[in-house]
Amino acid sequence: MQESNTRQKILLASRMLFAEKGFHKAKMEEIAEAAGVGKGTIYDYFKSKKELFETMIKDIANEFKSVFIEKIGEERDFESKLKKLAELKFEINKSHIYIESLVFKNLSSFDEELLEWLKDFREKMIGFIADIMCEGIKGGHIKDVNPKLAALIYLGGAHLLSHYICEQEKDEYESMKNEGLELLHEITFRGLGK
Amino acid sequence: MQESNTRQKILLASRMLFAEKGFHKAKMEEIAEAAGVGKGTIYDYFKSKKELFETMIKDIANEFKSVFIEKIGEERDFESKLKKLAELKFEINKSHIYIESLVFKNLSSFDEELLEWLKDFREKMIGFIADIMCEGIKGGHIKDVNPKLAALIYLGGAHLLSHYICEQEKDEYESMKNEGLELLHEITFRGLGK
Amino acid sequence: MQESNTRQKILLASRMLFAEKGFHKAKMEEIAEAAGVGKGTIYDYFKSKKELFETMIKDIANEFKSVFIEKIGEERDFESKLKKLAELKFEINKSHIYIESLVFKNLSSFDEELLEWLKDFREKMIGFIADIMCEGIKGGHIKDVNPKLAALIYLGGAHLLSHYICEQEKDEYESMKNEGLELLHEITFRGLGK
Amino acid sequence: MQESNTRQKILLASRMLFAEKGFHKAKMEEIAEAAGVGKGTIYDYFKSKKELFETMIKDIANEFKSVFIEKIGEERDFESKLKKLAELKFEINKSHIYIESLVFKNLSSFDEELLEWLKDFREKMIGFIADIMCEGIKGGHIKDVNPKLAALIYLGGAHLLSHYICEQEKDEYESMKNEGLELLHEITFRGLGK
DNA sequence: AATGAATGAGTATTCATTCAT
DNA sequence: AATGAATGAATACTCATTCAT
Repeated sequence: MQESNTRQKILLASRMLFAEKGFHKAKMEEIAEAAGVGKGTIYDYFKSKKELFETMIKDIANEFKSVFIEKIGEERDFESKLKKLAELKFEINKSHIYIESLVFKNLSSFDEELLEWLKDFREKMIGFIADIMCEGIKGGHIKDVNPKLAALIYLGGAHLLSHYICEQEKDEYESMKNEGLELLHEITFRGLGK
Repeated sequence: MQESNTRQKILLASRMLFAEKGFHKAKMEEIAEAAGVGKGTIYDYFKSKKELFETMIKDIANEFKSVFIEKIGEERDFESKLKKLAELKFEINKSHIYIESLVFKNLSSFDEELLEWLKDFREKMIGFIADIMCEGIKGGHIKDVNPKLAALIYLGGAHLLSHYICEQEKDEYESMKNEGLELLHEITFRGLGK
Repeated sequence: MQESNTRQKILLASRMLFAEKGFHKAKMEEIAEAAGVGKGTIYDYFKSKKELFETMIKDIANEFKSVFIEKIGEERDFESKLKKLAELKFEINKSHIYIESLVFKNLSSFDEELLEWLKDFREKMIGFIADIMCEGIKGGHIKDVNPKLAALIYLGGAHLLSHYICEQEKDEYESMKNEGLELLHEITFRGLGK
Repeated sequence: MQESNTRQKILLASRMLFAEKGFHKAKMEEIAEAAGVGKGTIYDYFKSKKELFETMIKDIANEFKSVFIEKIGEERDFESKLKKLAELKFEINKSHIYIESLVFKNLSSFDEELLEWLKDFREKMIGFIADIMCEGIKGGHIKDVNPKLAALIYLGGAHLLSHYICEQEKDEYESMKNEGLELLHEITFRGLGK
């Protein structure tokens, strides 16, 4: 019934260490130690480091899914659901173990210096877009909103949209792109408009 | 005048290989071969694999910045600028060498299987949100738009917003979060509203 | 109880190989093979090649010290002690693992040819000094002893004396040098005198 | 007639660098730089690093030989010659480029820490022998001399003697050893005796 | 079921040497 | 005669994985 206590300890320890150090820098020995088991024991439950990592990722993803569906399911109407969704995004990001940072954050593989540089770079790019928003506000094209927040929302929308559509098949790409861009701009300009 | 041809060859080859295989799987020997130079030559120009990687990242980032600023600078009015911005996002993603995939794409470190699973997972999450959009359309709360595209735009906006705000200092966090969520919803509901 | 058998095997194998080939020419792989362990195992016991080397040197030095103190401690009177000391010097040199040859013998880094040349050179220098001894014997200044052996004893005394004193502080140097030279000559001329 | 100026510059630079850093740590590039020539130029004069090293060693040895023979040749009588010899030993050691330190001093390959440890170790061994000398003085067996200096002279004599004899053929060894030890002790006890 | 000592394949890096100019 | 950019063989070291206990 207890779904092997040892297995769970290993999974939990690996989640912490992979999150903190990334796939390559997290050592099996450390994970074993953090889980309070011997190195060999991990291999009684998982075939390899990769399998451990993948199992952990899928576990987290499924947990998230459950929480998402449950929490959003509790909301009755359309608007509340979307609002709940955005709020959950904040909670998940705050929790520091959302999947992206686990799959992708081999951040820690690199120097603080590079990370700092990249953060700084992103800050400048966002500032650049915020400036455009300012222009829109001054020019009377849009309402007087916080330009940086508007920039983030717009950029995030454009980013996920393009990222997703770029993965589509060649023949669907063009039409999806046009439709997507049109919708993005409609939403943005009507949404921000006076 | 030519800013060291060899250095550029190495940088270009490393860009290709790091993009294709990620930091850890790209071997110095391969990079040297791809650049058409000897292994040791790389070390005449870069102190270490890390330095090579960082230099390449920063180079790309700066190239992007130049393109962004130039292309968007060519546009005259506010709306055109934002539209150009979204289009550039598509071009960059298409080009497969945008920074995120370079810093984070230790994707290739993992099995196709996991990547597929994650893609599938994301697809389901987006489908889940698209379903909410459908509800909104059927319920007459929003216009009859492509629900998946709307889901992507909303989710992307929520994601970058929360991601950015979660990195802020504790005392700024709460007010930014509230202001951000409010703006996100105002844009979304007005933008999508009939 | 057994002070890690593996560690001892590694230490012993490294002693053999460092003695035979010097620090640089002795390869970790060879040492591992000679010790009958895997390459990685050495690193479970020693942080680096340097640490292995240093540990080995200190071990040998301490063994020597023990033997010296024990053997000489067994002798009762002053003369026997000094005589024992000189005998031990022979045994140690015969054993081929005395520290000097381990720390300094990067001999093996070089061609037999250079070594031969240097040996030959030294032979000539000793012959040169032996000739001076011959002169002393013929001139009736000293007893009729083996001139080469006398040369070796004198030269060795002069060498260690100067070597040691040259390492002293500037202000002690002059007086030590004078006292040392005077003593050396008093011993030599009285010791060799008729 | 000028025996190639470039060749001499290289030889001089290599002497400095090999003396300072030892064979392995002295880099050809540094030597070239110190000599004020290009890396490739060294190879116009010397076939390899080893050949450069060997040439340099032999040059120094021959210089020494010349100085030795000349200076000692200037002295007229037996005693003065030996005294001059010991003095030259000091000068040579002081000059820091005597052959031993060049062939053997891969000292610099190792940590200051090990060198310090070995120096300390030697100091203790010499102290140990000096204590025996003290015993001899107190017991009235020898004159009241500086015990440490006496220890150095005795130990040096024993060292070179044993070192040299240990290199001899097996059948000569025993008789040389006995004769050598007897002479060493006769010199020492008569030389130090009251 | 659990362990951890032992393993060795795999890789970044160094530096003596070459050779086109 | 002189150069120094380019080379690649050689090697210390890491860490996921195994297996005897």
